[in-house]
Amino acid sequence: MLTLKIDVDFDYLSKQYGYKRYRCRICGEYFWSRVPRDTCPDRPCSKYEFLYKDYKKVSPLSLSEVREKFIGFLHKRGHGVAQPYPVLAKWRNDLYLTIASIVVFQPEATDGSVDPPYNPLVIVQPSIRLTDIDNVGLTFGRHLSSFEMGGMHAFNKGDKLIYWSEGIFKNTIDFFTEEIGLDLDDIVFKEGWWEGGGNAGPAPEVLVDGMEVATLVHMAYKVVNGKYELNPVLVVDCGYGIERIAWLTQRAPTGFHSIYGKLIEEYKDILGVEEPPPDVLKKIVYLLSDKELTSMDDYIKQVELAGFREYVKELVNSVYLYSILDHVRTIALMLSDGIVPSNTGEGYLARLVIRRLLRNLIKLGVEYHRLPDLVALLTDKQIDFWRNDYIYGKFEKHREYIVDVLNTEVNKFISTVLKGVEVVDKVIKKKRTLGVEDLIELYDSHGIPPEFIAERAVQQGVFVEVPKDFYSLIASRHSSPGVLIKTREHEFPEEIAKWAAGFKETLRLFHENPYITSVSATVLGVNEKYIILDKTIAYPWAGGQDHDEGIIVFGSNVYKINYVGKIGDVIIHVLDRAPEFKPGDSVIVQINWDKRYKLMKHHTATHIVLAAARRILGEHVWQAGAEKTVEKSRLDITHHKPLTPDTVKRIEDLANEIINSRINLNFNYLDRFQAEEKYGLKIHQGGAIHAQILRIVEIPGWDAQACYGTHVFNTAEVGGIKIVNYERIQDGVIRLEFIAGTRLVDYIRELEEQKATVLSLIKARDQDLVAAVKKIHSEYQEQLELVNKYRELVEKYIIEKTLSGTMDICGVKVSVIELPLRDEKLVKSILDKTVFEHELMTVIIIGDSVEISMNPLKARETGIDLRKLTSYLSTHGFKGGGKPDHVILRAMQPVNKTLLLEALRTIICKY
RNA sequence: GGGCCGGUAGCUCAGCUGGAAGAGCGCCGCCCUCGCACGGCGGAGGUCCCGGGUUCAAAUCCCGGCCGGUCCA
Repeated sequence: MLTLKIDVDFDYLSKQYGYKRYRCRICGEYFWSRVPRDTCPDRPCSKYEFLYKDYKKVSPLSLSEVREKFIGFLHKRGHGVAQPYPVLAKWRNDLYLTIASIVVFQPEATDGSVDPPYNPLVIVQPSIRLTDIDNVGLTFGRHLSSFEMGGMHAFNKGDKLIYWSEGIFKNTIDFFTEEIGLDLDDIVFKEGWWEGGGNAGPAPEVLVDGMEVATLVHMAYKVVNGKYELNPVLVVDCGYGIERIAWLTQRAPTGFHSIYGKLIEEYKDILGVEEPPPDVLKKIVYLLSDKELTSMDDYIKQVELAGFREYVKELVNSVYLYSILDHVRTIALMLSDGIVPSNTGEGYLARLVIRRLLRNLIKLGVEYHRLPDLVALLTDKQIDFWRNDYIYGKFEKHREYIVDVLNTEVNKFISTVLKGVEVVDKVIKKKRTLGVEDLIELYDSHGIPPEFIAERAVQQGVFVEVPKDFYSLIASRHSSPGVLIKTREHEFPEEIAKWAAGFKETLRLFHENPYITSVSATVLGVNEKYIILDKTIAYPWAGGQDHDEGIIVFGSNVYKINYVGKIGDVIIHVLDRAPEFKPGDSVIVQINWDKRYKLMKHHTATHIVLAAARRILGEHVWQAGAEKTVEKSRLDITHHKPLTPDTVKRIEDLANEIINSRINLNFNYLDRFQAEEKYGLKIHQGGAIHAQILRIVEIPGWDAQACYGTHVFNTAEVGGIKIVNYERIQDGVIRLEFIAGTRLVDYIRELEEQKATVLSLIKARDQDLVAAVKKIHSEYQEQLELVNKYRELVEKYIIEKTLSGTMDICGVKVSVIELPLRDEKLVKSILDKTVFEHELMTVIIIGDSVEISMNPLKARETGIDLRKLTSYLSTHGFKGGGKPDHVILRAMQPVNKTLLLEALRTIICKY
C-alpha cells in the first residue's frame, strides 16, 4: 500500500504557491487563496466577477479550443487520451446515463479489478445531468442538461504511484495559468467533500471570480454500510467544466453564447425571438448571478427589482431560447448514442427532455401544428452547426434516426395534449371547478402540466389556482425510489447459494469446446441432490440460454441432470435424487446433445438476428432481453416504431445471408477496455458484465458481444432462420421470435398439421383452401342476411297474432307473447313495435324468464310501477327487478301464467 | 419496477349510482342533382379486452390477467 498523505495536500499549495487558508464570512466555508479575501468567490457569496474582469493574458477560446488545450496539455504531461464514451451507460448496471467522466471507468478501473486503458489519462466526456434541468436557461449557462466534463484521471493502485494531491494541484494550476492564461491570484481552492456511486473523498473546488471551473476529487474511500473504508485504488477524479472555461475566457453575456455562437442567431430567426442588447443582457446576468432563482416568476421579479422591467419579455423569451438550444443538443446526443424514447428506463429520460423542449416551444407561442416541421428544422440546424465536431460530429451520421424519432415523439406529444384537452374539458363540464386533486390526477395520469390545465380552464371560464409546490405534491404521491438493478441473479435456495459460494471456480469445458458430449470429472461437493464438480460440460442457465440436460454416471448408477445453474463462478448440477458418490469420487458427465445443439444454433442465431436488425434498422437497436430455448429463440430489441412485414422479411433475409456466408466465429478473452477499444461498446448487448476478463464472441464483420453462451463454430451450422412472430412488448421495445436449424422442420410440420385440420373441417382439398375459405366466408354473410330476413318474418307474424289477441286489464291493453328461444334482437324489435308503436303492455315469456315492458310515458301517466310486481312475486317463486316501466323476472319453478296474470291484474287495477 | 387513468361499432367516444347496447364521423342503398359536394330517408356493422366472483340480472360492482396511456424511479 502506498505510504502517502491520503488527504488533500494543502501544505503543498501553501509552500509551493503561497496560498493561505481563509474563511468566508458569508457561507462560513474554508478556502485557499493567494490574495486575502473575506468572502469566497463562489455563488452566492460572489457574483460573476469574471464577466467584467480584464484578464491580461486570457484570450477568448471556443469550446473546441478549450477541449484541445485541455487534452493537449495533459497529453504532454503523460496522460493517455481516451476517446469519449456514449452518454448511454450500457457498461453499467446501476446507471442509465453517463453523468461524469469517471463513470466510464467504473467499476472495473476504480475498484482495481481491471487496468484502465491508460494511466494517467485524459478524456473529454459528454455527460448528462437531468436533475437540474429546470434551471437550464434560468442560470444563463451555469446549468446545462448535457455538458462536457474534462476528466483528468489517475489510478494509484498497490504501491504504484502515478500522482496524487501534489500532481493534481500542479496540473490544475499549470493548466489554468499556462494554457488559459489566468493569474495565480485569480484561482481559489475551496474545501469540499464529494460522495457518490459508492465512493467518496475530499474534493477541492476550483473557483475563478464567481465561477466553479473544476472539482478535484481525491477519491480515496469507498462507502461500505455507511462507513468509509480506504479504496484499494486512490483515484484521481478531477472534472473540468469545458463549457464554463470557454465562457470564462470569452466573457460572453451567457454561457450559451460561448457554446452556440452564431447558432443562437439562427434559432432567433426561426423562432422569432429577440434578446436584449448584449451589454444589457450581460449586466442582468451579472446582477442576477448571486441570486437563487428557482422559477420563472422569481426570475421576472428579480429582473424587475434590478430595474430592467422594459426587457422582461425579451429576457423571458431568451431563457426559453437558451433552454431550447440546450435541449435540442442533449436530445441529439442521447439519440445519437442509441437511446430509444420510451415510457420507462433511459428511454423515459429522453422523452422527458423532448417534452420539455416541446413545452418550451409552446411557451414561445409556437402552434401545435407547426411543431413537427419546426423541431425538424431546429434539429437540422443543430446537426449542421456541430458538423465535424470532436464530440457532436456524430450527430450527422444519425441525422435520419434523430429526425425520425423526433417526428414520432412530437406526434405522440400532440396526441397526448389533445387527449388531455378533452379530459380537462370533461372534468370542467362535469364539476364546473378544478381542485388540486384534479390537477394532480390530470398530470399524473394524463401527462397534462398544470399550467396547461389552468390556461384551458380560463378559456372555459373557470379559474384554477396552481399550487407553488405542485411538483413536490406529485413526488409525494410516488413511493420512494428503489435501487436500480438491470439484471437479476440466481434462483437457488439461500442455503444452497451460501454452500456453493465456498467452492472454487468450476472449469467450463463447454467454452473450450462446446462439441464435447461426455467427460470425466471429480466430485467436489455433494449437498443432497446438488452437485459441484471440478469441471463440467453442462451449461448452466445463464445469459438467457436454457441449461443443459444429461446424466451423471457413477459406476452402475445413472443420475439424471434436471437442472444446471451457477452461483458466481461455481456451477451446480441438480440431480433427480441424492447420489451415492462423495467428494473425491470420479464421475462421467454426459449431456443431451440434441438439446445442446439446438440451443447452440438458437444462440448463434440470436447474435445473427441482432446483427441483421442493427444493420437494417440502425445502431440504436440494442438487445433489451433474450431467451434461447430448444423450441425457439426470443430477442427483444429497442426500436422506436412498429416493424412492417417487409422490414421483418429484410431482417430475415439478411440473417440467412449471414448464415450462407459460412462465417467462422471467433472467441477471444480480453479485459473490458481492450474489448471496447477493439470491438466498440456494442459488446455490452447482454447487459453489463463485471468481470476481469470478458469472453467476446465475434461473428467477424457482423457482431461482437461479451457472451458466455455456447455457440456453433460456423454460421452455416445454424442452417436457416425464420422469424415466426414479432410484436411490440412495450414502448420502444419489439420482441422477435424465431427458430433455426432442424427446428424449422418441426415448425413446418405444425403448420402442415394445422392446415390439414382446417382442410378436413371445411372438407376441401389442399389446392382449394383459399377459395374454400372465401366461399365459407361469403356464405356466412349470406346466412346472416337470411336470418335477419327470417327474423323479420317471425316478428311480423308474432305482432299480427299479438294485436289480435290483446287483453284488457282495468283499461290497460296487455299482450302476452311466448317465445320458444332467446333472440335478443327479436325481443327488442318486438318490444319496439308493441310497446312504443301500439302502446301495449307486453309480457314476453321465454323459458323461465319473464320480461314485462310498457311505455314509460304511460307508466308515469297512470302511476303504474311494475317493480311492485317483483316484490309481490318474490314470495311466489320469482326473482327479479327493473325500472317502473320495465322489469325482468326469473322463475325458480316453471312459469305459472295464471299466477303471473293475477299478480299483474292486482298491480294494474290498484291504480 | 411501482402509482394513477383507460380498453364499448371501422374511427372518436357517450353510457359505468346494476335492469331494452348508443351518438358523431366513416361505409352501403335510395331521394335530390346534368355530375359532384351539401342536404334528406333508410340500412349494414358489437366477444362492451380476457378470465373468475357477487347477483334473479354485469358494459356497469369485486378479484386476477392482458393491452394502451401517463407520471415517478
